[in-house]
Amino acid sequence: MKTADPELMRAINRFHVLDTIRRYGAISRVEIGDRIQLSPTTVSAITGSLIEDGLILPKHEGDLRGGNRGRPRVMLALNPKAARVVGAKIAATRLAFVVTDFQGDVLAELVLPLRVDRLPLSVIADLVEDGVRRCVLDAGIAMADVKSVAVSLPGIIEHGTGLVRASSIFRDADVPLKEAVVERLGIDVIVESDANAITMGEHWFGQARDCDDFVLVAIEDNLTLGVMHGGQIFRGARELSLTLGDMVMGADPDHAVKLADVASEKAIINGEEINNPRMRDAIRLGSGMSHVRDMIEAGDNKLRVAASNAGAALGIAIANLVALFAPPRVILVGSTLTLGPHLLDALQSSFAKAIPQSLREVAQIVIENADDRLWARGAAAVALGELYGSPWGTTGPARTFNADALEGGKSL
Amino acid sequence: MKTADPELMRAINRFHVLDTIRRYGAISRVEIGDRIQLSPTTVSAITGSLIEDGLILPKHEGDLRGGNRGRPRVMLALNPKAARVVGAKIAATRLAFVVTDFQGDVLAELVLPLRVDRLPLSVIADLVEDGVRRCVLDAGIAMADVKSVAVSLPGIIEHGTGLVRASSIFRDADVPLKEAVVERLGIDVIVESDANAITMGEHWFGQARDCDDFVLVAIEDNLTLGVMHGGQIFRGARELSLTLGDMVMGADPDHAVKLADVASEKAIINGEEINNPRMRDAIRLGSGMSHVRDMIEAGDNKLRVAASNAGAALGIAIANLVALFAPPRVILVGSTLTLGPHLLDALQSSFAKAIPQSLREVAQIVIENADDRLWARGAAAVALGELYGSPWGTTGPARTFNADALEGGKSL
DNA sequence: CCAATTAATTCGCATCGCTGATTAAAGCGG
DNA sequence: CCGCTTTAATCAGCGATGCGAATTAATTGG
Repeated sequence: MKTADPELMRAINRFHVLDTIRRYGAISRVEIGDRIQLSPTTVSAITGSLIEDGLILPKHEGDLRGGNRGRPRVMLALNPKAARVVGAKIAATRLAFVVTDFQGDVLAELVLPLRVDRLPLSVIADLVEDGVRRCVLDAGIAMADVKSVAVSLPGIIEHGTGLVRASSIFRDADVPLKEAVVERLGIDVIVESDANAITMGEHWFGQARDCDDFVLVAIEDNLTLGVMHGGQIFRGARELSLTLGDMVMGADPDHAVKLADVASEKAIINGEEINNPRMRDAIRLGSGMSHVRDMIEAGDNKLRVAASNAGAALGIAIANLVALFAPPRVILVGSTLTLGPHLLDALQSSFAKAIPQSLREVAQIVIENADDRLWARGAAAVALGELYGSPWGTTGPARTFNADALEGGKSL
Repeated sequence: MKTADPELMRAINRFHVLDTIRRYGAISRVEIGDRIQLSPTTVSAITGSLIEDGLILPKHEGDLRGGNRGRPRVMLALNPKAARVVGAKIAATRLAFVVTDFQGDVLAELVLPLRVDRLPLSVIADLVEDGVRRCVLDAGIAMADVKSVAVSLPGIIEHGTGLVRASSIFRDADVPLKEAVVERLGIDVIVESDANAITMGEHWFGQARDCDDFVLVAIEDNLTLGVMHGGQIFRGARELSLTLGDMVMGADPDHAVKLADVASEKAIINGEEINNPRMRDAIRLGSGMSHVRDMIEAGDNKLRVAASNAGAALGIAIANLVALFAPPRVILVGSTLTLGPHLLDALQSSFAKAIPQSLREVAQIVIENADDRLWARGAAAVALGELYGSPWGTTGPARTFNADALEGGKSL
């Protein structure tokens, strides 16, 4: 139980000030006070301490203020050099890295087009190490300057322990990825689901900068889900990340299919690559979906139907998410979206059919064309988010205590 | 933005103290301090103020303490008379009311076995008024003693405004139920989804007293969903409640069915009552499911299959919930559970098939045989919860601001 | 150059929680 | 029976926090 003392109070206000500076860029003390309802006195005290700690800097340029009389406002901005972090994305066909400064601005990026799925942990961890070191070098800084590394990958991840419980990247379950990367890099490592990473990315840099509550659906090899609620990543039991590909579509267990069996890229391609070397190459290069799009546009009916079916299933799944979470916004990202209308037309019409009348106006659906950079930058945002350290339990996991205390009621 | 000042600090600690006294009944000051990591001084100050406000009372009996030497602990308990609230449940076949004291102990209860669905708002509001007034009278108190009334019903409810956006109880959409009841009773009224009400009920009185994170599935005429996250009800956009019956089962929009079309009580009965007057009576009396159970046990194969299909669909839906929310616990409640194994066997086996391996151990599934009283008491807990007033935004809704601030990205 | 205006800081105050000392209320032992 | 020990609860004083009022700073306008 977090007890509220003056220290916590300060931590909360300090976080809000820092977060406001991050969100609104160069901003004056008065405006911070207006935005978060804090007296000028307190804002001054907190910004003073932030400057002293080197987290923010006064900027004397660009003094835009309400009137233009009176003493000019001193603008404050994050000190880019306050910290550097690395964000990494592990996808089936590539590894992407970015080094960012404290603002999340990219100092260096690197994409390694390698097919890494099903490789053993040690090899993947080695590749991550190489990528991180290379990218850090490219950024012109030393490893010692890097505060932490966030690694994101598809699947079900235990945030705190950095355990990968299930992922298409690994053959095995319960892979201790965090441990392996820490061992190689010797700095703080955060392992996070790719959906949660890009959810943070959208919140910090993308379609959801204005929005503390939304659901994000990542449509790639895997179908994953990120939920932002009140500005915090929603986490399940034991800080598990959420998953969408495991959603079972169908009322009858004997004829039901998983969403991933209909709407993942593998499902759309459905073995097509076996007899089609160009497709095989495209997949290997990570451009499978644009090749599929080209083939559809060249008249391939089988793929057209597959894409349409995937879209239809996704539309239903998204309608279900709207019923279950009632989010003000749903963001779609992922390489599958390069199929464009071949996927989206069916998605939209099936969403419209599946969504109940009363929820039709609730959620705004937005499509983001996220590139590797945004994914990796999202991972960096995860790392930065922990540095910023929101006080009321960075991102609260779902917990159960005294499990023995159950009374009555049967348990399955 | 909630600014953190000493007042908020005190409010937080005060809430924790009060909540601890509520949870653990008669408890001494030292033990409160131990539990919530607060110094004895602070606990004394806060409990002093709570006593002064008449919210709690010192009890000199039952002084069980660690050792039995030294000054005995003075136990503190809620002052039952600090407030009274009414909780009401509107279900298709009955209205249930309870009057509770500040502890949530039931002072009076009333069940009106009336078929109320599809009645106009004014009639239902009148019935609620009558029930509340009657029940308050039975409790031996006056309406003026009642601090607030919480009315729960199935469907999609906007918590703040008390607007019923969709419910099987009302023919129309967007029914201003809160307004209608306020007008009649002239006191604070809260309208809440029945699932959220019983979710609070389980958290306060039932299977989830030890657990701040769980998902509850209410299986009755409607299928509704309550999510407790970090001790708070999870709310969607505009404080909407969540729904499960609208979940679409199936990957193909042309052949998909809503969960409610397979697993609601109406779906199980599936017109059976038309030719069966005893069934019709049982439904009217609200004991439709026990009659169905009897008929199944008497050899009715059609109903057996229907129940089994409902269970199978529910098993899938629950597996989906576990994938999407990763909750440590899932609680099942609702009258449909009286079907017992005829429903649960299929539910369990289809859940087992649908749940991915990596999530198998995540959620504990618990069945609660909730009676009308617990539902209504849950509503009362909603009302009490607002009185206790947790400070950091009683139960946070999902919000979106500056919707115009979107850049790039297409919108469907 | 001075008044007006706006920004930022300083000062003094009230509130809060905490540590350490003090008082209160019981049991234990001679 | 009375004093010692033990534990609970409160009191006094301290440091931290946020806030309002007054003060200082920096700029514009006349």
